[in-house]
Amino acid sequence: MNSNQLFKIRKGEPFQDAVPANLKNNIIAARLNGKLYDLLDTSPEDGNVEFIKISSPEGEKILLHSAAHLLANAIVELYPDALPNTSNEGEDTFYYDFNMQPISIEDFPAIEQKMQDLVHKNIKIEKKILPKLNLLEEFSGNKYKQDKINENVEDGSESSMYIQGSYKEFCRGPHVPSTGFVKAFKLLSISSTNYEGDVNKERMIRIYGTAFPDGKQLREFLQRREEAIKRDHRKIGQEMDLFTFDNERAPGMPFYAPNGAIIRNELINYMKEINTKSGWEEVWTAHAFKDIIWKQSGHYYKYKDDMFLFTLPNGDSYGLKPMNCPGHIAIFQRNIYSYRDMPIKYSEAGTVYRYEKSGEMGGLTRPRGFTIDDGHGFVREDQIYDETVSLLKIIPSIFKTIMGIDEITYDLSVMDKEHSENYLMSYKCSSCGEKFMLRAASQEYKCPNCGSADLAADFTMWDDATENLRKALDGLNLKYTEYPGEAAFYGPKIDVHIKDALGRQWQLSTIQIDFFMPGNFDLYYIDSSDKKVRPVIIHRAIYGSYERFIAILLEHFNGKLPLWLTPIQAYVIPVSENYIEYAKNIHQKLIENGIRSKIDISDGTISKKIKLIRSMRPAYIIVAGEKEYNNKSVSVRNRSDKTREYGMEDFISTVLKEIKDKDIDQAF
RNA sequence: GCCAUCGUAGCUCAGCAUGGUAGAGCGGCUGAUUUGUAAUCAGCAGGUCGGGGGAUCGAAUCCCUCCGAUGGCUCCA
Repeated sequence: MNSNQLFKIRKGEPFQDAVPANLKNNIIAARLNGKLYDLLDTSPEDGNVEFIKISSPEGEKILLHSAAHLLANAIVELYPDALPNTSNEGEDTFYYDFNMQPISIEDFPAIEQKMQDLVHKNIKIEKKILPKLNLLEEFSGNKYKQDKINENVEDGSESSMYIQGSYKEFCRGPHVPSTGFVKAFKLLSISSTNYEGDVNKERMIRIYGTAFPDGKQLREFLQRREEAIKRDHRKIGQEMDLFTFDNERAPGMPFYAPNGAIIRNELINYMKEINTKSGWEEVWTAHAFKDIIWKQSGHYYKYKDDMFLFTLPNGDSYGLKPMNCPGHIAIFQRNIYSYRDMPIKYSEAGTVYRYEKSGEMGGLTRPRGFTIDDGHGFVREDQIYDETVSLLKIIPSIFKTIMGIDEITYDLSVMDKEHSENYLMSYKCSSCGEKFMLRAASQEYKCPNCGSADLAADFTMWDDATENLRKALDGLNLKYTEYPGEAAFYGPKIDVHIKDALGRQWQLSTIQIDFFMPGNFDLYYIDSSDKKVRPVIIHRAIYGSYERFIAILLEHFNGKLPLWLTPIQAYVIPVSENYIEYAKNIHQKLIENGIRSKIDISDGTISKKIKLIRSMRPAYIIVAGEKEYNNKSVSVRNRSDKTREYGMEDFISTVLKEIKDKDIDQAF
């Protein structure tokens, strides 16, 4: 069925009756004039109805939602004291929050069994429209549902309740017509949360699960999950001997072992190349600053609790840098610039330190010390567009080169104009004419010159900047989603996401426009009429952080990195003692050609050495014995366990080309 | 920071419920073996069981506390 195929329906006719017989098992909801209906609803008017397949994206959401209710139904039957709160659906998963006794995954089989029973009974899921008062009465034993009703239903109006056997749910719907539609489901994990996300409110048990139209899709999903666990960068990192953590002496601080440092350095060098080509000059800044700079930048007041701060015996107070911008600003401030000098663009692999709360850390994806491929462009307002375009051209090409992916999505975060007080804005004083910037929500709302509160907001700066970002995205034909209200208080931004080999989305790059910091540091350039003008800062990172990016690469490639990033590019094994000399010879030649080679001349069989080195993911394993000695050749085994004999020189040039081209796939 | 689970040798893990002062495999070292593409054989050395405290004649095992890790929540400049 074409999802757009429409079927005639008459007013008063149940949608169910309009479903063609051959589709009955596949259809779970209906859409008429853009509104979703349950199949058991009757049509409010004559029209053309579209049916929602269970396997469509919308159908899958409805299925997850119904599975969540199924879980709640099972929970209240098994745990009569449990109070269901609310459910939510993500991509492929749902959760449901309950106020209930703590349970563990040990209890899952029993809960799943109960859910399965309810599925087998194929209980009808019926809707009842009730006035608010009656709804409140129906849910008199559950204050969470009552809160929901009070929030969502206006006094004197009505809303829907769903009845699934003995289970009732306040819900907008739609749902699958009966529990039998939830065929393939599984409970996944359990965690806790607080009511309404508020740490001061009571704790809820959150149960996660998933559901699919059929068992095959469920199995595939579970396999992908398994695979993700197997590919955990912490596990791969240990297998490849890349990095370590010293949890006693430096929690949250990654230590790179030689193999890991190789990957990191290759990525840094590549970024340096790109920076140089695109005019982002390399700078370097130290890690400890007097706290006055953090007070000036504003970080101190907002992030003091998340900074590493310390005071020396002489009373001087310092902080480790949580951001690189003030350092780059300090460099910018060493000079006075003409409008002709602009833009000034600084970049740095800048290591920052943030005291992440204990529960917020995680491997390399969220450490306390990490290195950003940071860049700060000091630009004229009229240069925002060009710089954004230039970055938006570079970014996808980098991810294509390194990861071989084309699937990139862009978010444009803009101001919520209904709440302009949350943002740093330009104002003009209506009484004295003074122009200045102010964030109304957190500063005194008055003219700094005359004290008048009669101020006129000026959106031009924001509008222009946002329009420039929009134009840049449009001009490059990039599809993007706009998120009003998601902008930083200091300016709009573009975030870039990639999808990895396991289908997971990661936010990596960011391009942020900043009107705030230049003011805090009183930055300026001299324009053509000899006036001081405030520049705008563009903050940008492409990888994001090296630590996180390495983690993503390891999981994306399952540790089998492209050759240029691979720590052990060649691993040489002599067949026996007699060929150690020849093996050393090969190893030496590879090293001389800049290829990262290791040699294993220890006792033991080839089989065993290969077996044991596999976890390190060397790109090529080279076996050297009589045949190779006589042919002046190497026998090479690639990561797919294929072998091939190469002449020595031939192999070296093949490898060098693969490295130089940053190939994703191996040469053979 | 909150909830849950967890912390035993370089790595993977057993032992803990029913307390009696540690055990395996891999790796390492030594010796034998000289090997042709996912583990040749034998021997040896590694741990005050995350730290501290407590009840007990006695704790890896029970209790408390601190530290750390993992999965979520919150946060992520």
